Amino acid sequence: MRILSVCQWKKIVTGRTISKRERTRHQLLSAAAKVFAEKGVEAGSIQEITAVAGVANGTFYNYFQTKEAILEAAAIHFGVTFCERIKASYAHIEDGAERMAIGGRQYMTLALEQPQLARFMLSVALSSRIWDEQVRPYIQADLMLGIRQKRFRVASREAAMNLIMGTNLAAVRSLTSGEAGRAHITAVAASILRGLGMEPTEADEVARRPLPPLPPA
Amino acid sequence: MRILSVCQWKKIVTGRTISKRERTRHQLLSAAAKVFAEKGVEAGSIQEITAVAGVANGTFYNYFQTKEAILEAAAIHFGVTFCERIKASYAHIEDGAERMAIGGRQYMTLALEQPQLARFMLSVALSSRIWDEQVRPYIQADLMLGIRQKRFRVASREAAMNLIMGTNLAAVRSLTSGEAGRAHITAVAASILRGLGMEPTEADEVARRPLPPLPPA
DNA sequence: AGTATATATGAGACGATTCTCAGTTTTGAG
DNA sequence: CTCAAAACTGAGAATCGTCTCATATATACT
Repeated sequence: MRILSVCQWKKIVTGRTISKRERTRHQLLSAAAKVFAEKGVEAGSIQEITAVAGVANGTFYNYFQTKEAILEAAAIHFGVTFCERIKASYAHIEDGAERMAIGGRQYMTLALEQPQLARFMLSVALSSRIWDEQVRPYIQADLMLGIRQKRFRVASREAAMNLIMGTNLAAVRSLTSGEAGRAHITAVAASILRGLGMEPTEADEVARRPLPPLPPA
Repeated sequence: MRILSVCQWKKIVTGRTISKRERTRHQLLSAAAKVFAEKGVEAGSIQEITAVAGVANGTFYNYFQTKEAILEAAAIHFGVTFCERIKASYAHIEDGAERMAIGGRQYMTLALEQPQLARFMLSVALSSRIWDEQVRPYIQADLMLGIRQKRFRVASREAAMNLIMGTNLAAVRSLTSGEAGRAHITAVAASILRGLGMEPTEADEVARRPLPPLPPA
């Protein structure tokens, strides 16, 4: 219809130009996360994703080959983006134990504030090898830092990683399903620190330190 | 063809008669677990389940309405059956801490010895509310026992449950994907006991006690 | 403004699966 | 042994999602 419109849509954010391609791709990823979180990965269809994204069905295939492809892309995108935001939020903290506690609490807080996004991450966390590979390094870095600082005392690093990731996942599950409230968050954070070898009193103190605000996405 | 057969198939096990209905239902559940474990919940079809079960396609609908229905039923069936076998295996153990460590190790051992079944449980553990409801009491009983016996010292029961279930799940994941070997099992069990408030040395000792054999299914 | 390139559209062909149902076989009790 | 009720069968109709492609529109460059 309108032929004269030129560059109407372009958005300049922090000085960066976002191409139409990037923008549509992001719409698809967001829609996928929403649909998968609401209906489950199984029941969510490409049709529905494109509908929620506000694009035509055929547009999907300009960006992704299959449902699995967009699932994986969305998992990585939101997982890594969220890790980066967390990392920025505690950039000024040197204590490995405190960083660990903050990371977990940010994730658990997401479960309360954006349950859909949290549920989406939950649905891929245990099944997607790639999600695990991408997210693990962020956590492992803090674990190693804490060990170096003698804040943690762990016999097996792999077991410690299972404890950290598994406990946080289970807690997020409890939080998104409404079984647990805000008080649960510090309790879980403290439990993890104790599991990593800290004294109960100290673990509690660290888990209660103020939670720095997350930078916007 | 054969008209004279009467009650040919009936099996008498431990004095109990299994009706044809029960039997077919169980064939379907087993087939479902196998198919879902091999192909994933998404790719597994009702057609394939009935083929593996050795029944006609239409028979499925005498027992379940949808794929979700059989998924849930299978999850509960195998989850609870496995819990009962574990419970029988440590019936003679009084120490809550040892029971907790055995339970976890049995589950992790399953990941090595029947990875398909373990992967199936994994795929439902975090997403099915009902699985959680059914399996949780078994674990909670040992947790409470350990607390009463002063073997554990936990600030929050809910956080402790998240720690136990989440860590075991994450460990099973590592084990089924081949990232970890047998040695991982005791390390994880010890980590959990430490997370529940036991001293490192004692946790280690308990996690190494002999694992009683599982009774056959 | 004009044009080449990139991107979006959506109707419809296609394939796969679900689900039904009329007919057949099996079961169990008398 | 007989028979009614229960369970099973499998062909095929109905449904649903995927994916393609010819066409339309938007963008970037000059």
